[in-house]
Amino acid sequence: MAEPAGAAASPDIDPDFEPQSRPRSCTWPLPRPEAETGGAAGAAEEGAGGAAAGPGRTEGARAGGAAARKGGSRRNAWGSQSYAELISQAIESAPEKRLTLAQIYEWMVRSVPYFKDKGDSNSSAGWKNSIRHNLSLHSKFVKVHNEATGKSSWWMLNPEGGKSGKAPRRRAASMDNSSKLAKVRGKASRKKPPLQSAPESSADSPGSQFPKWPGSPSSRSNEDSDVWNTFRPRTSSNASTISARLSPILTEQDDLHDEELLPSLMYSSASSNVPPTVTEELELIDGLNLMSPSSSVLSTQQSASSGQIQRDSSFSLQSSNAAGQTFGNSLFNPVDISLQSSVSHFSAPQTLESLLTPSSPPPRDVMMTQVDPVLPQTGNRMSSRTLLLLGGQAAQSKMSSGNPRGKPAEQQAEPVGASVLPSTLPIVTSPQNTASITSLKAPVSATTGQSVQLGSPVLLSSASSAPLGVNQDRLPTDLDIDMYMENLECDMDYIINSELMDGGLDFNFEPILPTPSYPSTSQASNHTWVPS
DNA sequence: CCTAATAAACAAT
DNA sequence: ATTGTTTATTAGG
Repeated sequence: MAEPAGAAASPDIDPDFEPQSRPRSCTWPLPRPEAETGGAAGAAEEGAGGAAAGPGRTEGARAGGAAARKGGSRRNAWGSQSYAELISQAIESAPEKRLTLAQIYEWMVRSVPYFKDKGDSNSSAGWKNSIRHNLSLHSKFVKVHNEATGKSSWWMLNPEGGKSGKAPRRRAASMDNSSKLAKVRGKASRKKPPLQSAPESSADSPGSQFPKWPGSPSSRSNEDSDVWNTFRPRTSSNASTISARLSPILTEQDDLHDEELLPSLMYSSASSNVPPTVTEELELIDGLNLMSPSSSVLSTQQSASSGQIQRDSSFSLQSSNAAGQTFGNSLFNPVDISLQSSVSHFSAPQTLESLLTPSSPPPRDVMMTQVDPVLPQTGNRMSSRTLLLLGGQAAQSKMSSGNPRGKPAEQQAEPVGASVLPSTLPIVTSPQNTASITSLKAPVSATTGQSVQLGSPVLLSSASSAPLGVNQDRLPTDLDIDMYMENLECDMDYIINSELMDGGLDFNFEPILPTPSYPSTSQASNHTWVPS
């Protein structure tokens, strides 16, 4: 209901769900109305009977008779698809490629006959638990913070991470050795958990302008810090690590950063026939360059290439999706558009993150991002984006002014679709802007500064203690991804900080800004894709 | 051994 | 109470 029916129409595709022919084949994204759902529904039941499954015996509903069926094509009562796959389908079905948990539920109920009747009845059906479980477990699903009122976060699929990679088994370490111990520890920690005494955590609410880190890492970071202090052994586990070296790191990076550098990732991965290593380096460079004043040069380069790549990006996405599961053909045009839009959406929430921890959004986007908030009278969409970008108070203020409604950004964001970006770009020129741009530097710097401060106090401190050089040393040695990560971020922050402190460089924007009224032009030229 | 489903314990909101 | 995370158990390949 809440759905802005705009493009959504309805995700109700109906995997015809038949005994063995996999629905995956192709039919999937077709706008299939609720045709045969009713008819098929009955068939699904089978052994499911007491799906609830009493606490003692887990096996209850499971395969049982179903599995035995026909060469084992269908493993679950609903078909051969795993929960993960179903979820993927659900997410992909969404025009924006993102769904909230509730929406996923909804999709399940609507699209998969088996769940049709099980939807609303009891909220805590086992399958919902499983859905959640899968969402959390698999790295192919990423959670992005939802700016809307108190909505649950968006779930979307990780373009890269999904392929086959499961959850980032961080430190799977000790299992073999002292499983008991591990268990004990786990239980102990869980039951006892007075830990996480983080003094600020609760108090920071006012400062929470930025949701520090919506996702997984935050929670973990604490633990990790502990780990660092404790110096977890876990040595033996990774023999391959050495050889793998970068790759695992990257992977981890993906997991943690993906939200921030999704775009860059997409570029690199998509565009490149380049060997992985190079790609990685590119990434790093990319991230670093961001900060360097010279970035403009590179940006040119990138923008040039990005033009091509952008196209490809769609492919990359698709391919990854395809790999992840079937999804298949489906409309090209819509896909393209939706992809773009999805990208834009990526940039929105992601940029927020990127603002916090400057990592590696594509330069042009950065520019836009940076410029965006400044633009006063851009219009609703802008404000919505701005809202996303700023997230929180500033956004609210803007909202109040620009959009008295105060309606959830969600709705605004939805319908906009592809049109958002183009409209956004060229606008830059405006009388006020000249003035505002002058002042632009100020707000931006402020933002950056804040980001530095708020971004990651812990990291900063660690950075101060263990500056750049160390990281390189440790990196290969210990291969601690987390460490690496942190250090990396530290680097960023450190650099920024220093730069800010030095005041030597007047930001990247300086060079570009000098001609206030024109930059728009330059930008426009930058975005090859704009004119379409 | 690995994957996946399922149940359940909890942290946050 | 919902949403997320995480651990454990179990079954199947």
